[in-house]
Amino acid sequence: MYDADDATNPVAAPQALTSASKEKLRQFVARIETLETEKTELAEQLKEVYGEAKSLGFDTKALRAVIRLRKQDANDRAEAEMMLDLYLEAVGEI
Amino acid sequence: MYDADDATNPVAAPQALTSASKEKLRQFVARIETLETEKTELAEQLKEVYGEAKSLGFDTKALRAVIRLRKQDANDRAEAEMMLDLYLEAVGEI
Amino acid sequence: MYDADDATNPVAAPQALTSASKEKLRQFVARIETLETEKTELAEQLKEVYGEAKSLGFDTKALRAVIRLRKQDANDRAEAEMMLDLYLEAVGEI
Amino acid sequence: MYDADDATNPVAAPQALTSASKEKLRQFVARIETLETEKTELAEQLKEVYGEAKSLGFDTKALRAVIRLRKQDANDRAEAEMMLDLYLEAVGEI
DNA sequence: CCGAAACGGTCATAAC
DNA sequence: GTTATGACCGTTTCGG
Repeated sequence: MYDADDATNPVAAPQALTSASKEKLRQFVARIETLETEKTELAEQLKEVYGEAKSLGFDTKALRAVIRLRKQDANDRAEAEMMLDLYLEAVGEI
Repeated sequence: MYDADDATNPVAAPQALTSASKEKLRQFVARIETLETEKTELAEQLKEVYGEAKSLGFDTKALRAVIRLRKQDANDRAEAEMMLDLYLEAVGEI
Repeated sequence: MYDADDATNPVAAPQALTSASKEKLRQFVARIETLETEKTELAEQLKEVYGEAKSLGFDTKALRAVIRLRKQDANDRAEAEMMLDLYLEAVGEI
Repeated sequence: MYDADDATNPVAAPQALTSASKEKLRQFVARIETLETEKTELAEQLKEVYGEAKSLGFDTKALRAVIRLRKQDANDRAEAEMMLDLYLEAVGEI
């Protein structure tokens, strides 16, 4: 079902990559790993903030609910915007 | 944005929150939302990088596999390092 | 790291299952597959309904938007309920 | 793509929707929501079955693997069947 | 066909 | 520790 060049096996047939391609690939890997590292750090900082709030006596469950509610409000507004666009498009305004 | 009687404020017994507490709470919400915004932006940048790689003809599935394997290798190496430290400590080398 | 009984290898060591366990397992598999079959059938029926609407000249994009909006409204109401419960609990009403 | 005056497009320009179209639209929404409700219920029942299996000591990860493998086998058999039919037809046996 | 968006599954984390 | 909740990833599907 799979042959040697199967994309799920990135090790296969490395000779098919030119030097330039290999260099480009290395750069992509580096960029991705940098971004992922930063994302992981942000996740850790978020945990710290919640921990700090908890240590000061705030109810993290309620705090998370506030964050969730505000995010959902933003989503609702975006959804309303989409519906408006859809409607305008339907009546030929776009 | 929220006052003490605001029913949308789920934090316990609003009247029990001092002005200082309310201000602190607002700061926590702001910090959390800032961090989450940055995290979302990083996620979008990651999508863009993968998109750029794809547009240059790279197989993103393979690329993701590479990233995954390298992360796992890093974990494995960290784990091996921990085991080594543990053993060294056990034999009094640390 | 993995031994023969490792849970990630469900084929390993079948002799570890008693007859009763094996029978119970077969029943679970049967129940799950029945439910998944029904779920797949519902998905197909949904596709048919959208197709029928489209064939009658309805804009499926708008139709999907309506469905999504109504679902989100329901979610919003559920979320508001949760916030109310959280608030009531906070002020000691529960 | 859509002409605002196109009477055959029930979505465009809501005022252009006849009573019959509106009623039809309501029926589509109702049918879709019913099907989605049933689909959600099946998903919940599946969760319950896995939970019950887990409570009886079965490894749900292994159980899921069994389900996945059996589904794949079914797909493979169906595919083989299709190939066989194709070949039989090609040699005039059907 | 491609790109985007919905879906389901899996995993990590948090509440109980 | 166990269930419940949410994030993430991969897959599929739909519209262009």
